[in-house]
Amino acid sequence: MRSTVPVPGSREIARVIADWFSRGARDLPWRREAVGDPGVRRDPYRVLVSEIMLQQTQVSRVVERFDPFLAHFPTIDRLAEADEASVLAAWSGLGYYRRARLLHAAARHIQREHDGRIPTDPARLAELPGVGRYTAGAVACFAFGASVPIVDGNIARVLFRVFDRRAVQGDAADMRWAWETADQIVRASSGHVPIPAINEGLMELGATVCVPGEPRCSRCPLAALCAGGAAGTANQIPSPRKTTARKSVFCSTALIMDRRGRILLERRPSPGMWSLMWQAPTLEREGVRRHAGAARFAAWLGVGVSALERLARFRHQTSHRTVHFECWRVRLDASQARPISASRRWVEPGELPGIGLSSPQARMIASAFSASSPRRGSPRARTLPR
DNA sequence: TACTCGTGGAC
DNA sequence: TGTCCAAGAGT
Repeated sequence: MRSTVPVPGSREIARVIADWFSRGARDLPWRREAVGDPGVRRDPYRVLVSEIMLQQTQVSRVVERFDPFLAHFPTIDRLAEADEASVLAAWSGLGYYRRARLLHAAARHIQREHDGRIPTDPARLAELPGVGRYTAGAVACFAFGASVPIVDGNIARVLFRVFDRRAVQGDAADMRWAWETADQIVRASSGHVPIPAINEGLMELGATVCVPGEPRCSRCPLAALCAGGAAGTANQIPSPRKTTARKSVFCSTALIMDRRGRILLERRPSPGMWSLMWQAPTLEREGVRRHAGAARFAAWLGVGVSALERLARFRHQTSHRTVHFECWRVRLDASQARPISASRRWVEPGELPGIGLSSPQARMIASAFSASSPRRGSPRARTLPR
């Protein structure tokens, strides 16, 4: 049951934030460029794509990838009509590739159910694949000016600290409290303070001032209102969530080129990590402590051990795994065609930009092409450059 | 409810 | 060099 009593100081918080935001808006990143500019509404498609891209991803990463993605898929219709493979390719390196598939599905849903127009109603938005309460609210608010609350990690942290709530990172009850509090701030301010400026302002404050770790309270417009700042607890809020150990995975990857300079690639299974992305043929071992030996790897590939040359080892961290890569060059002659199977295909270098590759695979495959004419006497790489 | 899904940068 | 960190949606 929702409380009908406004949080004390809700409207004051909103007023201070919106004022702070409107004064600083010119210096803010592209994402927020038009907010606070009365009458200017951003293209809903751009807002939708940017908000999906920004899920769990820092603004600086998205800035590099946003324009190229929109150049490939300039409209919702173009995105809906594209192959899923090309959408994954445009998402390469951004991680959480399910977002790309769900965005593609959302575009098709919009074309089918909404005549190609992004719905304005948060409830309709939340029906789109990959769009939850946060993203639905962000699109409704930033594209259409809706007076709805939104809570992302930044906003939750600001609210926890301002109200000195000793929250735990990612805790469900604490996030419910944050949504409730944001809702009360919006209700208390509706008609008094522009809601998009409150939402953008809270996000921006969390990203630049009320940062994780040590907040910059001396620069904070809310300092006089902040219970966590007054209590000296702000830097400990939220407390870290208990961590679960990362699993180790050992991957042996074969870089196999043919005489025409093509490379042999295969598609990863779905579901799972990097699902449906392409990779150089990779033997993956989980629940073990080391890579497959050369003999085992050669047998798995269907080549002789003498065809293998070890190039490099490196580690790659994901949210739930530490992936240890061991990278091999494999010399294939006519009598050893077994690595070529129905699930694998030769890929021209020029095709690579249109292929969805994970970050570590892109790294290894790039090294295969840069090392295809090694200088004589140069030392063998032990790790691969990023 | 608790787990899965990437990445690059901060420290 | 290694460890930690962010915290949205789907299952």
